[in-house]
Amino acid sequence: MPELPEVETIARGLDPALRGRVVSRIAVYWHRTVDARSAGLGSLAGATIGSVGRVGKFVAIRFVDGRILTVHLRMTGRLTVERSRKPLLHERLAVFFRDGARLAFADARKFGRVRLIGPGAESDLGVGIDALHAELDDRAFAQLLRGRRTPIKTLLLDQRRLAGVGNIYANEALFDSGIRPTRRAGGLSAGQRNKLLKALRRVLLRAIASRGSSVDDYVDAEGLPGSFQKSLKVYGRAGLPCRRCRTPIKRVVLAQRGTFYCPVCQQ
DNA sequence: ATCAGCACCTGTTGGC
DNA sequence: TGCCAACAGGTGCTGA
Repeated sequence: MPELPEVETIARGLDPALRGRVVSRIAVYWHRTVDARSAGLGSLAGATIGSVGRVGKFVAIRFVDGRILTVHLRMTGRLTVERSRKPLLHERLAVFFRDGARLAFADARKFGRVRLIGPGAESDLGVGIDALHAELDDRAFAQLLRGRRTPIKTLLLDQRRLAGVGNIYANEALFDSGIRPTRRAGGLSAGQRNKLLKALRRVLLRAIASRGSSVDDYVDAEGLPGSFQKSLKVYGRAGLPCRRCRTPIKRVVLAQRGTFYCPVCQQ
């Protein structure tokens, strides 16, 4: 599923396409797609979109009245603007606009969720500090890791603490900083922490510049794939030679997620 | 606090 | 060719 760079790319694509559009109605084709805690979607009829942004891995569609329609794409969600009336394969929900276009949410695995929240209610989403937020400096990162015995990769994936990092970029940032994913988060040296934070920022920003990684399903708001998958150094490369030292990349399972690392470059 | 296991779902891939 | 198990950019819950 989309991680921070993919969600950022989708939001940047949707923003100019949706600004100023007025909702006519919402159609729900798979009821569980709507989060049980969501405000009633019918109340959006007549509302005008102000902008589209990102909160962690949520796409945040902000209305001029302050309400926010959040969309989490989980593993296979796609969010695109469609002009033709023909429903997409696996379309689960659609926001129709007065001009006849619609925002279509398609999701093969039905894991994705849509939720309408009130003005200023971003904190209801329960996500921690954004991985690209300026406030996440060495000091804040050290605070996040201090005393934690959980593997560093597991901590990087914990959205309640650090928002936006998913499996691909956690693996890549750990390779770039030469840290083994199983290392205890609280046991990293100051130098390793700083290297990791820098690597995390660098890999996320470079992935955004490449419009994300398309390993399988991901497409942006225009339906186009990203290209960062060509730059991946460990993710999905089990058994293939390390791009730095040629040692075969190892795959282990950590917190039920495929975890890839070079047993030589990462200690 | 942490973690294994499972649940949610469908589609694709790789081994036999 | 066919079958079946493993696996998938995520998260939330339960129970140990």
